[in-house]
Amino acid sequence: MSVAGESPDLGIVDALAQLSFVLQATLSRHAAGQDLSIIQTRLLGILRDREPTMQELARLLELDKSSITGLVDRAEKRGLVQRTPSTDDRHAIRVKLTPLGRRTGLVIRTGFQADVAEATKDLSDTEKSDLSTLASTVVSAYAAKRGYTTSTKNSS
Amino acid sequence: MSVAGESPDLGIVDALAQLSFVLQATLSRHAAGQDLSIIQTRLLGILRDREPTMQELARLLELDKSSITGLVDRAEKRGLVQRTPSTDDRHAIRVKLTPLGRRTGLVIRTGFQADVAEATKDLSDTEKSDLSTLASTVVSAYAAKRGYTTSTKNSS
DNA sequence: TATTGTTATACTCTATAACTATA
DNA sequence: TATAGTTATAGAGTATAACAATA
Repeated sequence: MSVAGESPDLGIVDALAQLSFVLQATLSRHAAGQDLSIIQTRLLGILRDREPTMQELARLLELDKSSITGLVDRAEKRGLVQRTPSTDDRHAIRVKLTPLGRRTGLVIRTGFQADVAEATKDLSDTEKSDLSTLASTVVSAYAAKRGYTTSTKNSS
Repeated sequence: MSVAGESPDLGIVDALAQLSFVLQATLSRHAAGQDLSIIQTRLLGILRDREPTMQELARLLELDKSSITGLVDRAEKRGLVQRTPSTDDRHAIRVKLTPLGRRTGLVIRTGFQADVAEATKDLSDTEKSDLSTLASTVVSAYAAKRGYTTSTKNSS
């Protein structure tokens, strides 16, 4: 209890499911503004602080390696990412952002942030903090259950 | 503050974005268990308490009407939904669940619920309630901003 | 042989444009 | 003409299976 206003209380399951849909729709809108899909946007987000191999990308995105080939092909064709031969493993390939890819990811991320700020502007600072912490806790619980890396920062 | 444990605090933006990704991944896994996609699962969820026209489905799912044609085609071919002529408008078509569609949606929903319960099991009742309420509040804020119907119950 | 990545193929999902049929 | 829906087409995204190359 104790929270702002008059929102209809669905149970926690419906509330979280709906929340995930509106957040995805929001992200999708900002991605579309850069003519990108959500999965391409996630790719840019993952590469923000990493230069993974194709194999590692497959694990991070939970996709088949053949899907990664296509994904990276299309991103590379648009100049957003670059394949570079791995110095150590000669049959591994590392993927990294180009400056354009970094800028594009930032634009999407910034727009998304603004929308989240707008959607949470009627919450008190305490409520925002609680929401943030509770969301992180749930994410960590999922991460613990499965093999996730929590450090992913998957937004954009 | 004041919440369970030791989760790393990303800001609210990253926390919500990550939450939406893990929830979508969870839903996707349960949908895949029934050999369905997320969008097919959303279709089943929307039809749980409605018999919309194709046009209304396009609005509810925010997709082009031609996309709805294909979506409903594939669902109908699998026996999950049924097209019925609208009694009043003779060129409108209503879509409704078949018993199989209803059962399939329920299986996915139940599995998803179990996962959410598992992921929130370390939260106190108050924390669960707060999370639910805060999530609903954010969803309502989005709904108010755009033209959404909050009553969608979009999970499964 | 085992691992990394690509290719070939097939299917789902999506939008745009053109079409039919009802109103 | 305007509205509801379908069809044709094109492209992104995805998985499976088969392949090449490195280890």
